Amino acid sequence: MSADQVITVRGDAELAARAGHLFTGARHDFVCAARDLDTWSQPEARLRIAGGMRAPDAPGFTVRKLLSPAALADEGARRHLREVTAKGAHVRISSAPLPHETIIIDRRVMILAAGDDGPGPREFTVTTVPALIGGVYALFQAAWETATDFTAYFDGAMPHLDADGLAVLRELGAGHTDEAAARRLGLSLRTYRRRVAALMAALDAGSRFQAGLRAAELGL
Amino acid sequence: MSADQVITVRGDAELAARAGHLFTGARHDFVCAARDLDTWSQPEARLRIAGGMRAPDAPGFTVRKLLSPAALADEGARRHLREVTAKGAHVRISSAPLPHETIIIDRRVMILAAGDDGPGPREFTVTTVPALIGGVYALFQAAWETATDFTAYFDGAMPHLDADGLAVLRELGAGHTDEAAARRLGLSLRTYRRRVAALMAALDAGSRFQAGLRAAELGL
DNA sequence: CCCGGACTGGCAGCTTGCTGCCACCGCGTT
DNA sequence: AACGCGGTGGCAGCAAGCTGCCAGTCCGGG
Repeated sequence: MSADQVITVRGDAELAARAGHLFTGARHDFVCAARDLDTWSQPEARLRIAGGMRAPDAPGFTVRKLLSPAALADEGARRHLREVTAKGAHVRISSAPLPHETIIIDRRVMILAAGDDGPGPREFTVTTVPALIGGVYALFQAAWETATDFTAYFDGAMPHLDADGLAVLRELGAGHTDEAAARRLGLSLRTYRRRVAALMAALDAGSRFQAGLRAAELGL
Repeated sequence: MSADQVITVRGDAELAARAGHLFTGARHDFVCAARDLDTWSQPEARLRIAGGMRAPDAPGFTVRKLLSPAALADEGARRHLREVTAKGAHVRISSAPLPHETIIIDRRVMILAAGDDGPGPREFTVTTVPALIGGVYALFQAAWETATDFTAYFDGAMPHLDADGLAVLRELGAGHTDEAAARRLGLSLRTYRRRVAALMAALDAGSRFQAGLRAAELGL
């Protein structure tokens, strides 16, 4: 048994001072799981760090960001995500809330931050213990595998799903026949089918089977 | 900044001696992510620990296990999983490999173990640092949310999917019409539809939409 | 008021999906 | 050979899904 190295720093400034070189020194991969992008309260610190990082599309270097749907709330965040994906970063959306932020650099350094609860400066926990990082990396992989890609999630069809679109989706998922579903929704058969057709167009699915597939992919 | 508490122990015996009370002291929840169940090389240590744990169905106590499909490889493991689910534990299957094992008890203690690489005794890393545990717990949640339930995964339909069942599934997913798909597979229309019907029965889906849904849930 | 647009419902007709029935084929058993 | 069995294909008929067309309704604007 032995004690090992875990340090905690308070506030962005101290993190940038103590761990900024870790960001700029990323060589192989950079993974990040967070609720949204408002993770650096001080934009200047964020810029200082980001400025020194390798480009996401550099050869042999991958950047992955796993975010919760909250990250898509405002247009600014969406634009930023489109920019980083254009630069080669991979962004996926997980349905889980992800209250804590996790960053792993080259599978050798891990930085964890609690959500912004409390008034004081945020606390960051930095560690290099391989066993910790390995375990967290495995969980990240598991969450990553099953998360949906940002572009699919966003450009796909998600945005334009109103309330009765979802109702139709539920009826379809319940396996009701069109006639039964139309009755349950108080619609005529004709209109219900119009809705279904619109839905399938939105999911650009050629068949109902495909529509079910896509719907499941995008989180029912 | 401050240094904090992370200790590593070697071998099951030392873990049981030093951390056994953590297992038996679990009061609120017990979560575990691992590749399979062969995680305790010494069955007696496992039994000693398990014997003292609270029953999974005790009020206010939840047990969750997240495993990779490898855990379903042999019949013994499947039987064991059926037993623990019957006792109230929740078991889900993630498509990710999960090379490392992670255990979190009451969101206060975390135990990480590397995969069984190397000849020596396994190393376990035990920590109580809240920030670390919070971050890992969030990732676990994310992976858990999107994993499929063990009973659905197993009792459902997964086992009985032969090669041409998958071929049919692919055709359906590609959105081809039955006629086109049958031609592509060199089958008659009648037989193709028989296959589809069998598939839908296996997925017990009443409609093709539902079948697509289930297929996506169970991993296309 | 009338007009245009968006949404809805009914009708009709077509395509597609689904299934029961029968016939055929290959195979191993009797 | 005869038989049963499982898988396959064709046919027919029904049910379900899909869409074009027209008519009615409900606005908001000219």
